[in-house]
Amino acid sequence: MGRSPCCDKNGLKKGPWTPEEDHKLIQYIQLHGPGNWRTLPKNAGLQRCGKSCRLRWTNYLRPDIKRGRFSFEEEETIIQLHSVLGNKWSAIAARLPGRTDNEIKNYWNTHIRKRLLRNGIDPVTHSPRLDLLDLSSLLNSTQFNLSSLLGLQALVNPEVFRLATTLLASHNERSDLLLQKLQQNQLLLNAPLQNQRQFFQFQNQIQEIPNFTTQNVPSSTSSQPMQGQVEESYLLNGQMLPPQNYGYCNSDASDNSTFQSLNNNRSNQNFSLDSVLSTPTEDEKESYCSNLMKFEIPASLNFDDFM
DNA sequence: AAAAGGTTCAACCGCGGGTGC
DNA sequence: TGCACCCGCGGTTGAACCTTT
Repeated sequence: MGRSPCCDKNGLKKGPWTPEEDHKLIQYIQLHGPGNWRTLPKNAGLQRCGKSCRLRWTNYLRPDIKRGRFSFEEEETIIQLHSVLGNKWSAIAARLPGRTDNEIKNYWNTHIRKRLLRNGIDPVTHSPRLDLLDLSSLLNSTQFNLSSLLGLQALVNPEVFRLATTLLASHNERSDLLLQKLQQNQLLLNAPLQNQRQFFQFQNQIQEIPNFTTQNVPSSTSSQPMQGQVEESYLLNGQMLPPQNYGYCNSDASDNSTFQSLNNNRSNQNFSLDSVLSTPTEDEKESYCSNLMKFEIPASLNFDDFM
């Protein structure tokens, strides 16, 4: 026998709450506490189901609820927690005092999710969306040339782009080695990139190719550095963080020491985390994510089709 | 100024876990 | 053990509001 919805009973009001109803609910809970939500409406003199009362109280009337716009720190926390917890809104809300799961869920869907998509980040996996561009067709094409790739520069992760251009530009034995590495890693051949760790593993293998480092690659952009926490997950190989646990810009200064030591450990690999360690500018804060996670998608590209 | 389209968010719905009988 | 009930969760809806044409 199925359970009937609690609001099916005749005479129970639905829809927006009136100030009078709010007042009754607040007064009752202040006097008696929430207690049994099933019996609360009757005792409080409300023509509502218990579920509706509970929702109204927990999402709106509770005195400890913080109203207003989400701060930068709150948004940063939400993104980081979502990368680990996924759509566990109640778990995320538990770490954000004064915010409800409903509020966070709404904010995610209406603001953060869209911003991540705009910046070329998959809001589910928190990894760059290389599925926007099938590089395999480029690499395998006999019609392939640099100019065709240049036109796509704005679409892809600048680091991946740099490596791809180098591969195509260097017509010597090293390009064969590079191609092998690419194929082994399925990095560029099987978009989308599953996670950023793949990229670092791939990059590290390239370093092993004689006479080749990524430093040799002409920078296509203003040398955007790799993002700190991703690098950390690579360096901590064997103690991998969850695949989705990519760092976003972190304002917590205590993390700097970790990054610094990691950076020192890799000082012989031409790799700098300096910009990750630096305090984000207002512009960076505006984007609410690190530069690594920022991939410009041309306005002409309708990414809604990929959603 | 008004219509159309887009966005936001409070509220609802259905499901599943936990608990008591 | 099975059933009924309570509660909380995540997904969805739709009215209100905002922006664009």
